[in-house]
Amino acid sequence: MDRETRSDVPLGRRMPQATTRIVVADRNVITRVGLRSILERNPGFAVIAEATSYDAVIDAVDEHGPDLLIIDLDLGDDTTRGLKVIEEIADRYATTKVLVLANTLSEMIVVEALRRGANGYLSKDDLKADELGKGVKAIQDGETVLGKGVGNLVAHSLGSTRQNEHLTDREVDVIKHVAKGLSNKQIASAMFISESTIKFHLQNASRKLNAHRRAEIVHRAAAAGLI
Amino acid sequence: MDRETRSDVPLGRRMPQATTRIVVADRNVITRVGLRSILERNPGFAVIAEATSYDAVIDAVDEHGPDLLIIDLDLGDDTTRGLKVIEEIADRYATTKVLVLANTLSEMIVVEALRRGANGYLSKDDLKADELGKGVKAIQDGETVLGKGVGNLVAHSLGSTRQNEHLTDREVDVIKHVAKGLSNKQIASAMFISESTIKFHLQNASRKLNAHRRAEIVHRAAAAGLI
DNA sequence: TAACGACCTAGCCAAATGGCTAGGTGATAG
DNA sequence: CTATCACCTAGCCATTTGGCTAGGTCGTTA
Repeated sequence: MDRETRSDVPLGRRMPQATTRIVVADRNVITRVGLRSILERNPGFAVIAEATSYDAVIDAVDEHGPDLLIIDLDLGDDTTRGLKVIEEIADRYATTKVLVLANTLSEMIVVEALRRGANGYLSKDDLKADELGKGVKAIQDGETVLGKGVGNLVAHSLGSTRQNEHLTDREVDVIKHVAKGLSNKQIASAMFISESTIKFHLQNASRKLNAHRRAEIVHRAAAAGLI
Repeated sequence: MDRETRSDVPLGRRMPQATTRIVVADRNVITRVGLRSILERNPGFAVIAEATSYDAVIDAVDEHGPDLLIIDLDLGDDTTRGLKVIEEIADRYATTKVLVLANTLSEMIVVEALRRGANGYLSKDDLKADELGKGVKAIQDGETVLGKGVGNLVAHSLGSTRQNEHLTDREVDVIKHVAKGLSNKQIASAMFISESTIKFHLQNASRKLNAHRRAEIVHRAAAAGLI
């Protein structure tokens, strides 16, 4: 594996102007190209691989053992898969830092990502060009980087007593149907379970999302990228 | 104005390898840099200005009179403002083509954008790097470019008998409150109007969005970037 | 001036929802 | 082996909702 090989490079040659080897993961070409351009304005950074799917991220990290993975968690239909990927990489590669770059900020996702080992979390929209380089350097120095607005979310989460409850697969299924405007009865038919069960799942989802109306459940779940 | 000046350039020097002068408008730095990189791989394209707000777009077009404006309609809080900007530019600058680049596809927005004079509509997510250049060339040749999935939306809209009905400001206000999980009574209090009126607006919004439940209204409005 | 669109209000009724208690199963992890 | 979690079901009741008809004002546009 590359990482072993790199360890053999004399420290003296790596320390002063060591190149930060970066893997970028995002479905969107424009974003990948943009990130590469912005990063490579800094001679210390090199984007050595790009990935557009969860599997490709794992492969790229396995192959290159980069210093940093910059990843958008939304790389496929199953958004929660992104969190698992972070966890896997954090577990298996202690020297590979992870910087999450998100389109939308969701308290649950942010907190989960950091809990599972992400070293930074930035919002694409609020990002300024120079902040990215600074953030990467800070992460390389061992800091945890939270973008504008992200800090508040985390603080809010710490302040709240409740656990970070995540929606179960079934709850998400039900919510998707609700978003399509189906009644509980119709959802029950579609899912081959009783109307009571639909209400049960929605009650649980309400509690977890701190919503009290199905319209709010749908809105929050959508905002969190869950549906 | 620059455009008049450019008209004086001898045709013979412009025709064979004429430079397409482009203005890029998007709130997101990463996207702007990415677009610039991708476009400038083609020597015939030059990004001469970037804009990050509706006003800046108008200013940039006024100042540079570009051949093409590549714009994300979501440049501020008021999404419908983007449609007005397209209309204004199409009206005032016949030689400036407009290519819309969207994050999310909404039938209403797509159809409205094209109706008001956009020459192309592409989805950022589905875009391949080479498609952008091809699209720009096609637009310069007078074609209308619709990205993957966009064509279907337009066809669907043409097939449907109903007009493209847009939500009124008031309807959008009500929907925003619904998304927060408020009951009609609560919304009525918040907006200082009667509960009947809330129901009235929601009924109208239902019809326009072809939704029958408030959860669906919220979901569709959110998907269309209206809230 | 007449027509139109956006906005506002009222009342009716069946259906759907939210909020609750009180059970059950099967799989998996400690 | 027991606890936990995801999942499933039932019933009750007040409140909310969707869908409808039938009015009204105000400002702009034809």
